Amino acid sequence: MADDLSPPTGFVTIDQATNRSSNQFLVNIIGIITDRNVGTTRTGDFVLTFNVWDTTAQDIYGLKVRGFLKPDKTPELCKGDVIMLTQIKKNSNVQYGLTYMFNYGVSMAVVFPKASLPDPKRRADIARGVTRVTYKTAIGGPMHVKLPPLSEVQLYVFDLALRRSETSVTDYRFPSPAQTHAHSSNTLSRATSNLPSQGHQSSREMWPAIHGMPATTASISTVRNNERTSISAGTTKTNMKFRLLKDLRLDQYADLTVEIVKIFPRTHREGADLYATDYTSNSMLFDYLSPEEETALHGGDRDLQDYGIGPKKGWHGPLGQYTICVDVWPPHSNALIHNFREGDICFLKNVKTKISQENKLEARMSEDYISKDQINVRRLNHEHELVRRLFQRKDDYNRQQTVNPVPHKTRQQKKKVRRAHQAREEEERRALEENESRRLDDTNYLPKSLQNNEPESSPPLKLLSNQNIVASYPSQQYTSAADIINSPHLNAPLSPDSDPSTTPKSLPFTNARYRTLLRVIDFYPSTLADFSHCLSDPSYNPPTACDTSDNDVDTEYQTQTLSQHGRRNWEWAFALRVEDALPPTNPQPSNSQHKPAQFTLIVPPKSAEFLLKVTACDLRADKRALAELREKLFILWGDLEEIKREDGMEGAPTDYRPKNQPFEACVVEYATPDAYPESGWARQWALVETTIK
DNA sequence: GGTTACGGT
Repeated sequence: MADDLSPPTGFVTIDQATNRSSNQFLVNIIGIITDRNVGTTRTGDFVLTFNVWDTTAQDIYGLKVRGFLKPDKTPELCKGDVIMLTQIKKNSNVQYGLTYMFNYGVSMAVVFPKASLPDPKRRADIARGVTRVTYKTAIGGPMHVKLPPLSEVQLYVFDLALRRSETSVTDYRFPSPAQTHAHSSNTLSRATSNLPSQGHQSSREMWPAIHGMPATTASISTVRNNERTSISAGTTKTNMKFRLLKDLRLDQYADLTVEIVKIFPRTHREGADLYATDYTSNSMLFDYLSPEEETALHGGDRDLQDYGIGPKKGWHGPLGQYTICVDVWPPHSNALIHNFREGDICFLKNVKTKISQENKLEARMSEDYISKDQINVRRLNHEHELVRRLFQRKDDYNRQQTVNPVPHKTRQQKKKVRRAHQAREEEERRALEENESRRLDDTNYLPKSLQNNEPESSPPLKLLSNQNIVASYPSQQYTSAADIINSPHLNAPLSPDSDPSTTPKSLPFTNARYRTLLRVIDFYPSTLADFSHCLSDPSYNPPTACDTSDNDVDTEYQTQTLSQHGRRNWEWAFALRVEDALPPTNPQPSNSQHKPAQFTLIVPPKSAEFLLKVTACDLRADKRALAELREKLFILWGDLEEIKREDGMEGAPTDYRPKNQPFEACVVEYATPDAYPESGWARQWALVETTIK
């Protein structure tokens, strides 16, 4: 930050002390006391805790410093005083968070009381050495550091106080000149007199020798009176392992403080997948994209996510590389599943970082190798320093999101998204052109009105299909029904290296998805009123062993839903006989009799609901619903049902071609284990992701 | 407190 003041030589900023030094690190800092507390330990010692602020601090309090001191060696500290601390040790600890320890005998503190600060107008005088910022030696051990010139420190102390008074924080006011004068006259002389020089050579004003010096004006009774909350004594366990996500590297053991985004208990074994963030970003983490970016990259194929490609559906965590996946094993997983919920703050002790199969940074929590029942998923008080900082980062993240919805994207990432978007548009354009030219190769399939037209005046293929019916994945090319049925993949070797002699000649089916253009020629069952079925109808939905158990929840639910919301107990069940509406890939001789390929297209309950946007119900009881269904299906199959109904036909009309348009459809190929004795599989096709607008 | 952590997909 350009506005930050530079501390004197040998000193670091609060920011540096917070972020850029490892545990056990000794630093020298100067800051304003923003908060102070004194408590007593079991042994009667004092535990002094205070926060020091400078212009680089992340919040209005700054860095926490703590010292265990004898009552007679505890200095008087007031909010607003400036303190110089040398050789304090970083001690990031789980229970108390990031703390710098003041160790008597090693560290030294020099206090510049707020009351002794000169009038703000006199800054130039301080710089010239005419006016001095007075100090009290508060406490110290043997001095290990060579101190910068006192004048430099004085100016810094003064500038810091000035900055604090200028900040939006309203807790700081310079003392009135009268106070300043009164204070400086008695402390200055005392601090600078009779003390041998240990200061910087060029310094005209000398630092006192600190060693063995008692606390000066500290009065125990004053300290006690100022005490607001009691801090219990505690052992200061060091936590060298605490890491932010941004600082994680591979194959490390680390302790994390995180917000829980999602807990997925495992289905086939004990354990859970935990998605967690601490609102810091690491480039090795999975990059969660916004829906807009997702569409640009993957063409809005949101259901790819069902197959584990792309982020999980309904992602509520932060966008960007802010979330780690932790593979949590028992016994930690049990604590996680039963005691924690999404949004909770959680302390994860001893996670091991590793690389996932997708080449992303993830972590793992295994059973403790010594105490098998130790649980390392723990709750953390929200007052905790680490939690407070996490919430601050969360606020920052949310604020950024409101200002700029995609703040985490680097220029390179944005470029990637843009390129993918362009590539997709190009692909769609090419697919369209290709289809068009294919279509023009064989005019047999064009409507009569278009047959002798010039190619330029032909409408794009899109217009040939029923515009009231849309199927997902518009960028995917069509595959003809003939090609779906005679898929080359049925004869493909299982792997490039498989031995042809042991490779089966053909597969009974493939798991595949297609986009195609079809025409409806018949439907089953032949009566529209039979398109829906009741789940409580045993002839449709025979009870299973599971359903008949006494305390079965599903049975209970079913009974309940049957009585309360009868409609929910019905589902669609019908199928369509369809034929190819695309020309064959290998052009037929123009005079040959070409019979379009046909297959039966099952419309599963969910697909039917998506297709019709009508909820299944008892169609014999609900005439309005039946009429609605008839109307919807007229859009799909034209006069097919009318003709069948009038003629009382069971099968497809033989001498009549129903008046309907080809429609685009997404089709999945799968198989059910039965039917053909040779293979044991019945190859089937079902309609998916196709809807009547 | 010890410097370790697999197992299943």
